[in-house]
Amino acid sequence: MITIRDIAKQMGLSVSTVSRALNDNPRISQKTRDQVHEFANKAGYQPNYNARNLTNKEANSVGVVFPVNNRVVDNIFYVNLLRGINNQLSKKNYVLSVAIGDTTETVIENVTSMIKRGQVKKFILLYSHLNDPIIRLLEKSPVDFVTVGKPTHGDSWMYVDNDNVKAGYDGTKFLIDELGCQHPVFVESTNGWPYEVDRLTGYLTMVDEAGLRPVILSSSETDNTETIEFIHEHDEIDGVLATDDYTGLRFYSEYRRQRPGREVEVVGYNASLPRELTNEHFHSVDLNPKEMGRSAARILFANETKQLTGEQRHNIIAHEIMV
Amino acid sequence: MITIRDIAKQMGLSVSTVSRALNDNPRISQKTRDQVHEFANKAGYQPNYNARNLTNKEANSVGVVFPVNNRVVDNIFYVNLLRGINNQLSKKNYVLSVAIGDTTETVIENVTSMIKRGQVKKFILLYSHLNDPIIRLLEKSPVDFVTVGKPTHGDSWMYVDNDNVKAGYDGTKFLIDELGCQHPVFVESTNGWPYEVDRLTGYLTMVDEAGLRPVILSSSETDNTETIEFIHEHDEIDGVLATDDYTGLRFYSEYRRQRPGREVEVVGYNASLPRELTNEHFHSVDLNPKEMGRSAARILFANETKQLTGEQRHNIIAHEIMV
DNA sequence: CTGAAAGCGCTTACAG
DNA sequence: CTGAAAGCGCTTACAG
Repeated sequence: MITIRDIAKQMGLSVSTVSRALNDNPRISQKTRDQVHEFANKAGYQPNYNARNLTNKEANSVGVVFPVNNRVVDNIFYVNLLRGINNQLSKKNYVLSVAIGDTTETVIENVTSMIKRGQVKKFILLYSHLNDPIIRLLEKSPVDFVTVGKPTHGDSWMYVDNDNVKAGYDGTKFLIDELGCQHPVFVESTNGWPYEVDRLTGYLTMVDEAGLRPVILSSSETDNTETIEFIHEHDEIDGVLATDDYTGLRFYSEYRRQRPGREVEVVGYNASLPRELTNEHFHSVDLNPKEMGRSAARILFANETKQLTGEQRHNIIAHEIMV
Repeated sequence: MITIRDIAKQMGLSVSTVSRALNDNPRISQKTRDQVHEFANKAGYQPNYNARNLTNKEANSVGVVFPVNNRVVDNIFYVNLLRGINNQLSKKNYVLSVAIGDTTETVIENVTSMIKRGQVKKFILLYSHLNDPIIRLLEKSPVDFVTVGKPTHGDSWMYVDNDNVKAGYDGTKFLIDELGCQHPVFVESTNGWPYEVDRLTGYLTMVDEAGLRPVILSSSETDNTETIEFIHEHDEIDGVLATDDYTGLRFYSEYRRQRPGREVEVVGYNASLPRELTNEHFHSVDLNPKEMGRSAARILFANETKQLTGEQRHNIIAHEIMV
C-alpha cells in the first residue's frame, strides 16, 4: 500500500506538505494541493486509518448495537437500518462495526472493548428500551450515541424516530376512510412498547373524530385464548390496527380460523411481510427504516461538528402506508 | 484510557517488559507476567488497537459483505450469520465490519477502501454467486475470505455450506416417510442457485429410492400463471419440497386458492417464517446459520495460523428438520 | 508557502 | 531476564 511518504518522495515534497495538501490545509498553495490530490488519486492512495486514528485520537468507526432478542419478522427492519447507516458512513470514510450477541452480558463486553480499545467513539442503537444497561453504559462513557426510537421519557439522548401518534392516526384513518371500516379494533402486544402507546393515542384520536367506539386488545404472543374469546365477543369488528405486521397477521389468522368466510381489513407496521404471505386485506405502514438509519448517522456527525441542542438532537422520519 | 506506558511507570518496569508480559512472551519471567496481567486487569487496560495494528500491519477486523439484493424473508438468515460470526470474533478481539449497499458499485467501493486503508484483511461473504465482482476483487487482493455457500464449481476458495444434497434427500424422505406423501413435487425458484441444484439431486435420489415419480416446477417470483396451470394439471400432488420457505409458502398459498378444502404438506428451507404465519402442514429445514457463521470465522482464523489445504478449506454444517 | 521534528501507543530487533 | 531505541504512517506545533 502506498503511503504519504512515497508520494512525498516521488513528488519532491516533504511529508508534512503532502499531509497538509491532502487535508486541504489553506496554508498550502492551491496549485500544490491540486497536484498532490491528482497524484494521490492516480496512485490509488488511501490513508492508513490506524495511523490517522492513532495520531488524532479518533476512530473512523460507528458501533451499531442490535437488541438481544428480536423476532423473525423484525430482521428486515434492522437490515434496512444498516443499509441507511452505511450509506452515510461510506461518504464519511467511516466503517460500520456491529455489536450483536445472545445475552446482554456478551453485548456489554463487546461494546466495552470497542470503547476501551479506542476503536469506536460513536454508536447507534437499533432500539430504545427502558432501563437498557447498554444505554446506561454509553451514557457514562466518553462517546456519542443515537438510538432508533425515542427515550421512554424526556429527551435524555439523541434519537431518530417516527411520529407514532400520527402513524396510529393515519393507519386508523386509512381503515375508516379508505377501507370503510366502522369498527376498527386496536391490537397491541403485551410488551407495552412506547411506540405502541403512541399509536394507540393516534388511534383513539381518529376513532373519536370519526364518532366511533374504541376497542383495544392486548394480544399475547404465546397464548391466544384471549384473542379467541375477543373475536367471539366482538362480532362487530371489521378492521384491525395492529402495532406491527406480525401482531396483525396473528390476529388475522386467528380471526379467519374462528370466523371462516368473513373478512377484516388489517393495517400493521413495518412492511415486514412479503406480499405473497398476505393478501389484499392486509396493509402496512412503512416506517422507512433506511431513512431512519441515514438520519441517525447524520445526527451523529452533526453533533461532532457542533454540539447539537434541543430540537436538533432528534429527527422524525415520515412514514408511508403501503396499500 | 490507560496505556502500556502508565502500567510500566506505576509498576517500575520498562514499556518493553510490560508489552512482552502482556503478550506472554516466554522471555519474561512467569512471575512478572502474572503481576503485569493482574495489574492490567485491575486497571481495565485494553490495548489501543490502532497502535497495535499499525505496528503489526494487522487489522483486527473482519469485513462481512451482504449481497446486494435480498428478499424480506432472507434477513433472519443473514442476521443469524452475523450472530455466529461475532460470537467467534469477540473471542479473538476482532470487530465485525459490515459492507452493505444498494448497488454492486457501492459495495465494491466499500470493500476497496476497507482494504486500502489497512483496516480489513479478512472477509466473510454472506453469499456465493457465480461471477460475483466482489469475489473477483477479493481474489486478487492480499486478503483472506470465506463465502457462505460453496463456489459454483471447484473448490476455488474457502467456504462454509450445508450438505444440500443430503438436505434435499432428508426433506423428501420426511415428506414420504413421516408425512405419508406419495406424490411430492420439487418446487424451485427460476434463479437456479447452486443449492437448488443440489437439493434437487437429493430429492431425485430419494424419490427414486421410494419408487415414486419425480415432478419439478420452476416457480417465478413475479408471474404465477405457470404455478396455477401446474396445480390444475397435477391433481395427484400431496407434498411439496420447496427450495426455500418463501417459495414453499407461495406455492402453498396458490394451492389453497386453487383447490380450496384440500391440503398439501410442505417442506421448505431456512426456518425463516414465524410459526404463526404458517400452519401444521408447513415444515422447514433449519440450516443452522449461526453455526455457519461461527464456522466461517473459525476457518478464517485457522487459515491465518497455518495455511489450510484441501478438505480443511471448507466446512459443512449439519441441518435439522423443524417439524 | 514549505519543512524538520515530535508524538500518538504499540512491538520487536538489538544490546546487555 | 530486562531495557533503550527504532519504527509503523500519520498530523501538527514550531521554525523559517
